[in-house]
Amino acid sequence: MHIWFDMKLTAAQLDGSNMSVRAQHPWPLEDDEEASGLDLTLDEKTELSHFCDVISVGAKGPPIFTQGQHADHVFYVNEGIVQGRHTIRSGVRQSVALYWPGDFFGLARDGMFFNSAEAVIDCTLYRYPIRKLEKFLISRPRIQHKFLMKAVHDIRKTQRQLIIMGALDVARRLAVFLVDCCGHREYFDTGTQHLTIPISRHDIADHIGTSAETVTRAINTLEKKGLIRRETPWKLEIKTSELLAFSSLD
Amino acid sequence: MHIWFDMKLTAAQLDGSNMSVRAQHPWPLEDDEEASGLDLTLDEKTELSHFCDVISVGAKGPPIFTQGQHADHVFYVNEGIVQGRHTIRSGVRQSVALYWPGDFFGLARDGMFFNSAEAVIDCTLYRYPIRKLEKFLISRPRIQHKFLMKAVHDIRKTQRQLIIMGALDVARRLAVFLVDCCGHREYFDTGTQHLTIPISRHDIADHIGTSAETVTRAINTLEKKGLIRRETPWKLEIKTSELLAFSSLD
DNA sequence: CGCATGATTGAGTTCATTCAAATGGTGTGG
DNA sequence: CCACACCATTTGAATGAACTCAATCATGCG
Repeated sequence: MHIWFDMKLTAAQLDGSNMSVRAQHPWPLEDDEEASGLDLTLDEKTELSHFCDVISVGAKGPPIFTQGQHADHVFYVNEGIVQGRHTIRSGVRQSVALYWPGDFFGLARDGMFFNSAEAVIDCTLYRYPIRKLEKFLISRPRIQHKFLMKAVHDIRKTQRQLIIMGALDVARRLAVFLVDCCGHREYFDTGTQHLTIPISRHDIADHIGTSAETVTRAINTLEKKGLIRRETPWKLEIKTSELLAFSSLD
Repeated sequence: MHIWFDMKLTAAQLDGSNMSVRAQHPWPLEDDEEASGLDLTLDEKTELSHFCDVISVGAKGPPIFTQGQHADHVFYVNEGIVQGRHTIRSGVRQSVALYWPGDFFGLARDGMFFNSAEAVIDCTLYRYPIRKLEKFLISRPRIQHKFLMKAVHDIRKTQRQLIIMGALDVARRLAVFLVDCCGHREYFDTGTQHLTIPISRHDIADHIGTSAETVTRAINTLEKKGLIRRETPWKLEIKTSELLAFSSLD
């Protein structure tokens, strides 16, 4: 299915840089997108693919972009997970979003990126020149409308994260995160109910606004409650619905 | 300037209901909008005004809408302040946004409002039937593009709130809130540096994710540091730039 | 097999919460 | 005009959740 991209990853590693670029690659012409908002037709995807680059980013490497940097592209996650982060003056880092396949990212303010973006696992991304995309959208009102709906969807998603941060304790926040992970087939086996946690304790901590140690303790808490079972540090058996109930999020 | 709306408030109070409606009122044809994203031309405002209602909502009354309720309108704040709130299963309430004049609100998911909205002070709002607005936007790509930009702006605003909640302690969160208030001339006198806090301790607490008592204590903290001076519980003298520096937010 | 990295555990501390009580301001009715 | 009642704000004290720093334990890689 995505074999083509595996080749790209290899290429990226070969040339030693963290980010490799190829121009003019088509959107993967399947329609397996999550119900995450932007559901384009095949034709629309093809049209869009005419002016996007495909890039590969390794997890360990430098950020995809850094807050304050000049913003001339918008990114789309094809494979992998990207974390949007913001660093405040005191040096404290806060994750503002986790971008899964199907998500767009690269918000700008006054032509500069508002956040940094880092691949938390190896990724393949599509990259759109923002000017071209804007012109295209104005010439295709119905597609633009889908982007508007997607943006509204993203507001809601960010608000949801805000609710999670403001109203739940760490164990519940972790529960929500784990359930969210279970929504991604790449990491969750519906049959065995086994989840492979895709990101490190530290990245989870960033995401749910706590420290890596506290994440570990919260995992203990959930395990003691019988909501999860730890096989290895990254393999968990999950009771999805009990976890969701415990989180007390709607 | 907004005298016309003062009459409306009176009307609302007279008929005893909390929300009064009048159809077909024009957008106030000034161009004093904040740099909050959607900056329409006079012509565009006039076009939009052709299908909006004007409603008045009192601070003490029932919510403007409730989460889960059928969503067929989008709202625009003309005057006043509205708080978007979400209640989770445990009953805990979390504010997701404070809407000031110039802001849109009324996000829906599957045709239902995702949050509740309550006027925290008396408000006048414009109300747009969502279907008509959507059709209109598709027929006016450039206006739709402004709405898209506005939505992107709102994502950023929500992310900013997320950063505030995740990375700052209560005193700093309060500092940010106070500085934000100072951005609104209705409540802040630039000459005397006097701010009239427009909303209650409890609503502030909701907004910055803490309790009313803790808000009071945080005010004490800021006063001891010499960043603000309390004249009455609602009148503060503010050292804007010092406060902003203290908050350590960018 | 040993090192490096990440995960886990422990102990002490800090920050914010909760519950209870006191104070202050506002508006109403006498 | 005053007194009272009501509501919001403020203060106090005890509790608890999560953080930090340090040490120990796995896991994977050379």
